[in-house]
Amino acid sequence: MALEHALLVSLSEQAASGLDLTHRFDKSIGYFWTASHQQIYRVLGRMEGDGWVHCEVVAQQGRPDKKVYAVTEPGRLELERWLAEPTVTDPIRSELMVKIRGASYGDRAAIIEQARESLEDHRKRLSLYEFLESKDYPNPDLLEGRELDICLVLRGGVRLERFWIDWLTDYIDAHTRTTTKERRP
Amino acid sequence: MALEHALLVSLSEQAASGLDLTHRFDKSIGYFWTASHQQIYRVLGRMEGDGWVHCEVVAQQGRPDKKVYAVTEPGRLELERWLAEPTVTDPIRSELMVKIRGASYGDRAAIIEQARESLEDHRKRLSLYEFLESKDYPNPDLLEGRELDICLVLRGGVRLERFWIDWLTDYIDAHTRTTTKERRP
DNA sequence: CTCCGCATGTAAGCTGTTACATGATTCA
DNA sequence: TGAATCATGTAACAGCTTACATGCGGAG
Repeated sequence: MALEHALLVSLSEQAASGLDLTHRFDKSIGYFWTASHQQIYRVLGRMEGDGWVHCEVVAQQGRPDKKVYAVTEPGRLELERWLAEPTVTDPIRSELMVKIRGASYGDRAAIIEQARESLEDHRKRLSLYEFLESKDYPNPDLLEGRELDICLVLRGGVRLERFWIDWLTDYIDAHTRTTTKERRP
Repeated sequence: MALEHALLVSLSEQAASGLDLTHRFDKSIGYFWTASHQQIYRVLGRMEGDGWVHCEVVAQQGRPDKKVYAVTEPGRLELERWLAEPTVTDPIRSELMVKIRGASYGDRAAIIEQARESLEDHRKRLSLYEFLESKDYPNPDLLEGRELDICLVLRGGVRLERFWIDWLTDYIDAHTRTTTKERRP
């Protein structure tokens, strides 16, 4: 794919401008897909050319005009087609993991420090996600359909952050243990 | 970064040809970084141009010659420099998650089926990783340094697969529950 | 008066994917 | 004979990042 279909999903939920979409990608749909504003604008342009979305210029008071995009019938059909298409498992890319694997070719202490920073980052995200979960979905058992989907994706975000926190804690502990052993022979 | 540094890590462990590296990226270092052979050859060429690696043509019997690459001193320094550099948290990209979020705009049953296939895929990988873990690192508490690093990265792979398995099981269950409710009103 | 947010974009470049290509050897 | 493995690559394209650009209005 790429971004096109993520935008179609987001615009199906609610028509939006490029900047609106950028903000949405900083949260919600952004738990599992990221995009910069430049890329969003470019792709929106292409999608308009393909007739997947239609754009309306909306004047605002005290602010620049904005172009509000909505999904067209061809866009809806394209989304439907894509959703039914088989999905290949996404490749994983973690720079930190590569660094950790190569730690013995450089300054290990610096890499452990990077792991600590990453841990902090993941803890902050977890807090945010847990806050959103308790605020928006206090009774997940009662949900169905679209709301259930969105809640489950958020829960996926929570679990993924927990994975990182658990693993990074383990990593730091394992190397602290080693260091302690070396210091008390 | 990108691939350059992953190749420097892999070549630091052991000098190798393009194809050797491709095989390594299908496992071990490939748990958290993937690359196709085409890209590896191209990047190796660039790295040679930059003087980070040095290549020696090795003749073989009954097989084509191969170009064995090894890290040079400038390459080693570059790796060291990169390892000490701060790391930004890698963005996550999951096509399946986007599809799940958009499931209500298409055929939900088809998407649940894709989730089932993905679950199978992750179960297979988990089996492989667990096998490698028990084979290569039966006593993780005794490890130190480079071996410990490599073992911990593998354990990260195990945990990441478990995350996917747990979450996908939850997702499928939640929607099966919903369907059952609807069928028995 | 400076910085921040709103709102849109362009241009250059890097990274990665897909498809194609060659030629030898080994195995069923 | 056909397929797979070894071994290397080219070419075209798609996707994404980084840096730059503009202009208005509001807050401090």
